[in-house]
Amino acid sequence: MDGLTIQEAAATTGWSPRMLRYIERAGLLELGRSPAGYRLYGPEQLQRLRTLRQLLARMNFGLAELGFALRLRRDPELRAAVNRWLDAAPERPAHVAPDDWLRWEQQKHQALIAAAHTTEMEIA
Amino acid sequence: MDGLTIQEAAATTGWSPRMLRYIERAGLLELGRSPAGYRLYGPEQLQRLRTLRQLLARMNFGLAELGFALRLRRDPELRAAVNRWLDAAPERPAHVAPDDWLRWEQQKHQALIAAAHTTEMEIA
DNA sequence: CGCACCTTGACAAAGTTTTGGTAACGTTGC
DNA sequence: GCAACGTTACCAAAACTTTGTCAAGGTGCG
Repeated sequence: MDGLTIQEAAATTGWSPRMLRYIERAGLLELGRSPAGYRLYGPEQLQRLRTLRQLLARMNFGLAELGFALRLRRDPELRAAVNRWLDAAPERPAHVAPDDWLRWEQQKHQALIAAAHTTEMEIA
Repeated sequence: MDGLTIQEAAATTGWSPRMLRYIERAGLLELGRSPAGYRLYGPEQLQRLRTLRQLLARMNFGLAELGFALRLRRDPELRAAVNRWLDAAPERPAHVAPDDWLRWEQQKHQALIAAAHTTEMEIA
């Protein structure tokens, strides 16, 4: 049998089995199937899964966003529409502070940020 | 004064004032400001806002995704990383059913879908 | 056969985003 | 000066996503 089962793949990639199914469903990974329908994870898929974790962690975005990127590259009409809109976009590059991009609204963590700030001051 | 105020802009675009501020914060729209700091919506911005609604409605995605698209086009490093990952992607185009893309998990609406189904049958 | 694994589908807890509201304070115009 | 609007900041309801878990049933292998 050519490939690991989902549980083994989970063990070596750090994703949970649930997430592995989710990722497949998101269209981000294609898998072979055994005759009985078992997902088969080959070396290539395992590599991709590991890379995926780093990518998401380091560039700070999620599966949803990556899924949209994939959708963009696959659907020319969508790409065209999005580009058409963005082309009439802000001239000034990066008028938004870098961190604003990470998650638009820091609002979400007001309290936490305040707390972190306190901590920082204590650390400093 | 060159441009509508936020409330007027809301009235002619169909967005709520709250959302207009949100959109600006998301980096999707740049606005002029009056000396006192009031947002000024010119014809161009109004047009963009209207287009935006159609775009989101018709292509079925949200501000977050559009924001990511913008982030992609502005941040070459991000774009490179994403492309590198996607390039080793599924050969078969569109193996996912079209509707699967809209929102990956229909799961969310199980009950609603069931209800809708019932309705459909009654309609039919 | 029996045990441990797989499949899909559903439900739901947890976490985020989206959207609205409200408070405190400045501006515009009559 | 007052009414009607603007600003930001914060809280919170609603909606959605992410992730876990469980049930019902199929597969693999000793």
